[in-house]
Amino acid sequence: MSNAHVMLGLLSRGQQHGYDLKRAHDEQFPAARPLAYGQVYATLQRLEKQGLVEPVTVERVDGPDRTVYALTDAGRTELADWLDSPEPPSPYVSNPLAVKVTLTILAAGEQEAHTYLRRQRAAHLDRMRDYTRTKTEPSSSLPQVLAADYALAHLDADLRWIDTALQRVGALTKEITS
Amino acid sequence: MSNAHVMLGLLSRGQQHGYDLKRAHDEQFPAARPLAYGQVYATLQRLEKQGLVEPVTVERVDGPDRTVYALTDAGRTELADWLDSPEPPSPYVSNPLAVKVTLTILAAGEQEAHTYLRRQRAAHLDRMRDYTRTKTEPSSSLPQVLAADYALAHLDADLRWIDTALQRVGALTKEITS
DNA sequence: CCGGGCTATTCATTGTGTGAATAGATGCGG
DNA sequence: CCGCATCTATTCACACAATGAATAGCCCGG
Repeated sequence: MSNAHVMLGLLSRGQQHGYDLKRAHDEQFPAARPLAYGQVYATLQRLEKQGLVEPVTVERVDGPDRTVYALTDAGRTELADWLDSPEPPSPYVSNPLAVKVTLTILAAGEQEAHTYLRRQRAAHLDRMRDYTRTKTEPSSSLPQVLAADYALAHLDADLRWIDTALQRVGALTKEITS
Repeated sequence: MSNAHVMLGLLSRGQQHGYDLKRAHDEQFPAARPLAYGQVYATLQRLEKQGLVEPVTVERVDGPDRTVYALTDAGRTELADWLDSPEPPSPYVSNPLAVKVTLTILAAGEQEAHTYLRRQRAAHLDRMRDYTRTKTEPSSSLPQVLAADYALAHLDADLRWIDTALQRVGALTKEITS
């Protein structure tokens, strides 16, 4: 799920230039990190080199030049393939909470690991309150509500993991320090 | 949660050289992506430039030179601060599923978005079966079981989100294509 | 004594991400 | 009508992240 694929998807609506792509992205995905200009043009160049997009015209309307890009046939195929397939499972489970617990045990000991988990638990509960609030605000758009739903579901998953981890810090300490 | 912090944490056990750090990492975090050598040495150089680690000796035992690094006081402070604080909430919600649903609606239409979500649902269920199996295998170590717990919790969170999204594809289509 | 495998590091390259700089055009206040 | 902010559009310089291959010393077996 790279910016490159997202930009291919946005280009499927019709040819666009970099600046428009940035705005379309930020408007379409208000909960996501805004695309930086540097990335837009760098990605367009990579996509062109790969033959997935091509410049079609250079316009000059009400300001500086704009280079308009369109999908190539290869780009349309690539996009269709990507949209068709479920996100490939990452072969590695990256669990930042577990990493930090492990390092806390190594650097500071079992007690501190307990403390860390409880503090992280409280921080998550705070964040969940925030998201629940934005969900119920009438001004929220459907994409924003869905983003909040997603964040809440994953914070809850973290909470459940934290609870099981809290019960096993002792065993984990033994296994790590052996 | 960067590799830099993880390496600081591993160095808290005592001075080490790059090669050892790589092996300690891969051993301590078997479920994580293995550290590439290129990253180890590049990160050590960045950390040295920031004054968080320093080379203490250059040994030559049974092979090529090895440069041994240790935490500086600043490094110990940085590590303690990082371990002390809960992971800072990212201001942006990155939801790859929502991105793909949105782009599918744009590029292919509402029906295809439905299909995508159902296919993603099935793929998640498959993965959950895999993790459940590795959880119950007697050969699994505690870190591996905890990694599987984490993955299962988050796959389940995705499933719940997919179900609410399935009910709202229609409304989402109206909002997006307007 | 030589080559395959282990230890340890370096290098080249590509991709990702940020922030600032540049530059033309419009609009608006004085 | 001059100057200056603001919007549009792109480029640049830089740091960080990640991969894969290359290098090089040493040990051990045949």
